[in-house]
Amino acid sequence: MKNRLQYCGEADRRGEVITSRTGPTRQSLARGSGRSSYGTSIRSCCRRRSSSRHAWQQGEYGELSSKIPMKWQAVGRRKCKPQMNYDKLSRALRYYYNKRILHKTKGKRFTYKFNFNKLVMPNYPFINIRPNGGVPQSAPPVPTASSHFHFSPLDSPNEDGHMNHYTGSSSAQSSRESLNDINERKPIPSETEDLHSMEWRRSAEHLSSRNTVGGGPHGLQKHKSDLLLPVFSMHGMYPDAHSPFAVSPLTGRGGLMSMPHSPALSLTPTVFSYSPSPGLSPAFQSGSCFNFNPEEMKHYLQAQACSVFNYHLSPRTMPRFPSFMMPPPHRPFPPEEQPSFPIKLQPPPMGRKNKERPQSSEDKRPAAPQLPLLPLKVEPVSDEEELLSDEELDRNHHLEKEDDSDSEFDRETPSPKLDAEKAVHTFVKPAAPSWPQFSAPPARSTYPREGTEDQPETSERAVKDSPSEPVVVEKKEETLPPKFRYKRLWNGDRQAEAAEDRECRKSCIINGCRSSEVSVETSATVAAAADS
DNA sequence: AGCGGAAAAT
DNA sequence: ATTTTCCGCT
Repeated sequence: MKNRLQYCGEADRRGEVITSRTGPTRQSLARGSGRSSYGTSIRSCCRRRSSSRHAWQQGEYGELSSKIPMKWQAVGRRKCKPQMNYDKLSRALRYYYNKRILHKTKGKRFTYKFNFNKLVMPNYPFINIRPNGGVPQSAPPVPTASSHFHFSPLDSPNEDGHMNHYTGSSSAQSSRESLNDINERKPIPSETEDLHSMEWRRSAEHLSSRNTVGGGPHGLQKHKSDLLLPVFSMHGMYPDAHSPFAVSPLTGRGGLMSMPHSPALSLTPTVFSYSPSPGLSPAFQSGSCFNFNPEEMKHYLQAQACSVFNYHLSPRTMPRFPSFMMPPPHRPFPPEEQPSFPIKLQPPPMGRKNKERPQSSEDKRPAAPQLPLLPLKVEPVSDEEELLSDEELDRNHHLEKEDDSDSEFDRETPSPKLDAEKAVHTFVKPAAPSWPQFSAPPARSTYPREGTEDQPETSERAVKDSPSEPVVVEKKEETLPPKFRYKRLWNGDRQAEAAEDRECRKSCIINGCRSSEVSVETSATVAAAADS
C-alpha cells in the first residue's frame, strides 16, 4: 500500500487524497477490488483523474479528490477487485494515519491528504524560504519525505518543475495546520506550489529501490518500509536553480554544507545513515580542511543534541563532523563518478517477504566500529519531548520533528573516537543549562498515560546507553506505541504540537540551531515500496 | 462520514 | 507486517 500511495500523489500533487464514494451506505459500496490494496484503487483513480470517469480534484498540496461518486466500484471492477469500496478503502487509508502518511482533511468529504509535514526533508534542513513561517497547510511535499510521493505531472498545471521554496518552518506549520484546521491555511503562492514531477518520480523510484537500506526496524513506526529520502545524493537531480535540491548537501559543492549555523542540522542523519562508506559522507566530501575548535565543537554538540532532542533523532544520526570540522577529503570515487548510494544500496523492492533486506548484514558491518554516540544524554529526550512544555516544543517545528528518533541509522560513518568522546564531554555538561527542558521537563497532563509509561523506560535506556555504551547501541523499541503517538499528533493535540514546535524552535535558537532540523520521516514508508 | 477495533486474509 | 473485511460507535 505504501508504494501505492505514491500514486495517489500522482493524481494530485498536492498531497490530498480525496476519495469519492457514491452511496452513503456501505453496502452500496461493497464491490470493490479483489486483493488489490486500497492503494491500488486509489492509484487507479488518481491516474484517471483527467479522464471523464474520475474527476479528481486538486486541492491543497497533496490533496486528491474525486467528485464523481461511485467510481470506486468501477475502479474495483476494472482492477478485478470487485470487493473494493470506499468503506474499505477509507479503512485502509485510516491506517495510514498512524503511519502519518495521510491524514484526513477535515471538512472535506472523501478527502485525504498526504502528510508532507511529517515527512521531513532531512537533507535540506536549511531551506528556508519563508522566514515568516507562513506555510500553507498543504505545503508542497518537496522538502520533506513526502517527496516520495510522486504526483503525476499529467494533469498538473505546474509541471515546469519549479521547486518550491521552503522554509524550515514550513513543514512545521504545515504540520500543525494539517493536523487540525484547514481553515487556517494560508494561501500559497502558486510559484511555491509547483512541483517538479520528474524529480519526484525519480526520487520516489530511488526511494523505493533503496527501501531496504533503512536497515532495521526502528523508527517510530518500526515499519520496515519506512524510508528516508534518497534524493540528496543525486547530483543534478534537481537542476532547478530554485530548487532546494539544486545543491545537495552531500555533494559538498557549496551548498548547505557551508552554512554557517546549526552544524548539527546542517547534515541530515539520513544522509549519513545511508552512506555506504565513510568516504561518501558529506563531511568528507565538502571540506578540505580539518579544524577542531573546542568552542565550536561545544557549540556544535549542543546544537546537535538539541536537534536530537527536539526532533527525536538518534544521536547516531548526527554527522560526525560539524561543518567547521571537515575532515580531510577522502573520496573513493571521483565526484562525477560517485555512485549515488541510494542506487547502490538499493535492492529492488520486493514483496513483503523481501523486506528482509538482504543487505542488512552488509549494512551492519560497517556500523559496528561506529563512533560513539555523541550526546547520548539526549536519548531520553525523544520521549521526554512529550513532556516538554508546549510552548517550548512549538518553537522548533521549523521542520517537522521526527518522532522517529528511534530510527536507527547505524550505518553511520566511522569517526574519530577521540572527537566523539570529547564531544560528549563538551556537550553533556554545558548542555544542561541550555536546556531547561532537560533537567525539568514539565509534566504533561495531556498524555498522562503515555508520558508516565514512557519516562521510566526512557530514562533507563538513556542511562544505559549513553555513558557505558559509546558504541552504537540498537534501540529496539520505541517507548511509546506508535498508536498513541499518532493519535496524539493527528487527533488533536494540536496545541501540544504547536507548543512543541515553538519550544523546539526556541531551544534551538538558544543553542544556536537556527536552522531547521533534520527529521527522519517515518512516512518515508510511502515511497518505500516500489509500485509494481 | 468517519473512526478504529478486531479478526481474517495475504 | 500489512491489507482486507466487518462492524459498532460517534
